[in-house]
Amino acid sequence: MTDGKAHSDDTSSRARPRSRRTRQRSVIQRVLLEANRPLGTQEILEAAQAKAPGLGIATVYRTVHRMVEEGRLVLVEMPGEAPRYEASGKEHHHHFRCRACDDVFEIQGCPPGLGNLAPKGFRIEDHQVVLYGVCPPCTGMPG
Amino acid sequence: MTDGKAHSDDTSSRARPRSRRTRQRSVIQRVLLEANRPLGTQEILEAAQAKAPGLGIATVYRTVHRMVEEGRLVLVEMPGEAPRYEASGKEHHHHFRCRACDDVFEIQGCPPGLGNLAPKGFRIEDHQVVLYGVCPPCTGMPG
DNA sequence: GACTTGACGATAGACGAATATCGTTTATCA
DNA sequence: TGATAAACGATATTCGTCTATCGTCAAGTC
Repeated sequence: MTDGKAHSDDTSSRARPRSRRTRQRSVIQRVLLEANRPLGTQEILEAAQAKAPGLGIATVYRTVHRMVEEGRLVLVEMPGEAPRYEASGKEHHHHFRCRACDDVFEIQGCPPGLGNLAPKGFRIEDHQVVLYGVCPPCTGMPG
Repeated sequence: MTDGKAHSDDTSSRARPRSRRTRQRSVIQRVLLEANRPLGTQEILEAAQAKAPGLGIATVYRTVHRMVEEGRLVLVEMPGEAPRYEASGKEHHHHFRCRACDDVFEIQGCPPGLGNLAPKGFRIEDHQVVLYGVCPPCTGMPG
């Protein structure tokens, strides 16, 4: 060991402070994990404030970043819009964005033949499909 | 008419000044129409400056907006990135983004079955497919 | 219950993209 | 060729998002 930093234990060079279980953090996590659609920071803030009045935007960012680092949350980016976040661990899926209410929904399934779209020479590693339209509530339909 | 603005002629409520053919505008238009891929404002600026030294970023924005209004340019938005612009009038297509050089390419064709992806109740009006990977030049292949 | 320090809320600041402003240049046309 | 105003370049300002700071609060621990 060339570095004399003693009594620091774990594998990484910088130990992370042990995290505490706070009311704010629990609420934000619950909001995100119970929503079955990606939420933006403002949506998260409002939903969380309903259960924890006074909760601030900084805490939303702090918690979201932490959850992304922990692998419990996934960044969802829609063209031309601010980032959203959704629970990780779900099956491969895509998203539908309602032009009436601006909400984003998960869409199960994946169109076949995506790998054949690009001309020869392009190496496809990943893809993203976004559907636009109107969601059931906004069309007045039940579900 | 309650507003007494007289002698204004055309159909719209506000007449647009007749446009002039300037060197800067020509260069920007040529850059955009000759590129067979969407360009961002910074890309446009650099390419245009090569043919018109001193050209400023404000002129890029001015010209791009004008061309979009005129219908000659289409806004192309990739998730989490600044807007790009491409010539309008092309066939329906999608885009491929190279993770090595960050360029965006047009991809002809469209995966079938997109309309069936969304569950019952969702009205699909539009869609967007983005492929990610490595483009031929960046893989070292000829093309 | 008291101590330690991670987490909090409020808010100022940073940041990149886009717009507005303004004095100068120049395309257009009589 | 001279008059007019569209367009220009430079740059200050705005805007939305995100980060940094800091004094206070409270979770975890003994």
